[in-house]
Amino acid sequence: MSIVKLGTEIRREQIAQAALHIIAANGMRKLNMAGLARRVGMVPSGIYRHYRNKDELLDAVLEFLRHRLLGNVAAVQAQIDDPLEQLQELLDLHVRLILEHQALPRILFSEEVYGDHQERKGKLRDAIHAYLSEVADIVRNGQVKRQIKPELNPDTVALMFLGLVQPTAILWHLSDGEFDAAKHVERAWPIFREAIRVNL
Amino acid sequence: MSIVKLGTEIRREQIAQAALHIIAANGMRKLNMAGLARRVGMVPSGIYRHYRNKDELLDAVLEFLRHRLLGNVAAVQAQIDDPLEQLQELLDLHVRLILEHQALPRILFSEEVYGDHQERKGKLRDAIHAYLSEVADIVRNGQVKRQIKPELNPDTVALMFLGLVQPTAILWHLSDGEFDAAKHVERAWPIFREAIRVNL
DNA sequence: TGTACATCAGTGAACGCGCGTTCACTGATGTAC
DNA sequence: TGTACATCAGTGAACGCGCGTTCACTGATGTAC
Repeated sequence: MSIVKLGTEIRREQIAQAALHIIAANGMRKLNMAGLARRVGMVPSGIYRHYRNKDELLDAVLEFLRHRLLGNVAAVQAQIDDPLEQLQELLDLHVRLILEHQALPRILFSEEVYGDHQERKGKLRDAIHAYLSEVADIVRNGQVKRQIKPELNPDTVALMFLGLVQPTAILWHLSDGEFDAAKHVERAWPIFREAIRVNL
Repeated sequence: MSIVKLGTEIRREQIAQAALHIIAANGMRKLNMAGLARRVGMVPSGIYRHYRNKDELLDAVLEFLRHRLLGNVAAVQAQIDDPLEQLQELLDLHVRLILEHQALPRILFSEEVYGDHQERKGKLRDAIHAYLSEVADIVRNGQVKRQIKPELNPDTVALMFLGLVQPTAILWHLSDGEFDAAKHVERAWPIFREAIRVNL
């Protein structure tokens, strides 16, 4: 059998993607070097040509998610002007991100990721804080534009915003996709919107 | 050294409590039979006199949490009449439960618990559904009493209610207790209450 | 255009560690006489 | 009240499995001449 060789940038990308797929499909626990290697068509030790160890691989996966998460905020800010509509779209993107990459909640809620590694735990926390901070900025902007109640604490609103989608994600996850996450968020959003919007 | 012997009912309780403490302090990953045995003052194989295996032990821990969670709802329903106040108190109890047993989010969000075990995953899901169902009942009751907006879907409100505390728990957890969970919930609650309450 | 060589992606065998679990045993405890 | 015995909680050594990682190697690929 002829051996396929590819450049390491390509492989790094391939391996990270494969890791995400495995996590999405079977969870962090099933992410092992042997299965990962099989998925990209090589032998376990081959992975080590492209990542120093499993830790470095997890870092890459985490970075990818952080990038996607913050990318959503940037996209929304670039395409939409109205703060409330920005939030609505962001919520929608977030749900779709979860449905697409079931990996997101599985990684965020897994000790496997930060288990011992204090450093990575910090990274994860910073990523979430960065996301929340962006959402809080949108809220502040909405207050400046007199669309969102001025007396509300933007950080609190941002965290509540996250709360719209998070329990849904877990329930969806526990029910093996049976629970209709999109529908819940669709119903919850108007309630949330009316709660923060200035009364007309 | 003289060997201490205790009845198995006592030991089962001791071991389950020790497991909870370990999970709370160091997470699911650090819950192993050796450490657990050390904590209750015996040798690893000794555990097997009281639990058939680790699975049975995890079931016991899960059952304990389910009991505490549903117990909170029952307590609130027994002591308070007003539905909105019931929710407020329930929220408070929930936060305290998490602060006291950091184990709660760690278990709920851990694949370690249901990893392969489809049966236990179902149990966990049912426990959460049971909790949500009770909360939805409170909401319905509030609608009957004309305190909560009649057009709101009780299940949606129940899940949003859970969303008040859940992201907080994760942030608190990731920040090693630095993040002030109680304060966030204290701020978020009135916003949520005004969102579901009938306008005066 | 063809050849020699250096580079480095991929191999396969082996190691070591953590950890759940088994099993023959020991000896403390409660009970029957 | 004291003694013999059955019960069963606790012991300690050993096993086996999964899994991350190492290391000497092989041979495909791109490059210099």
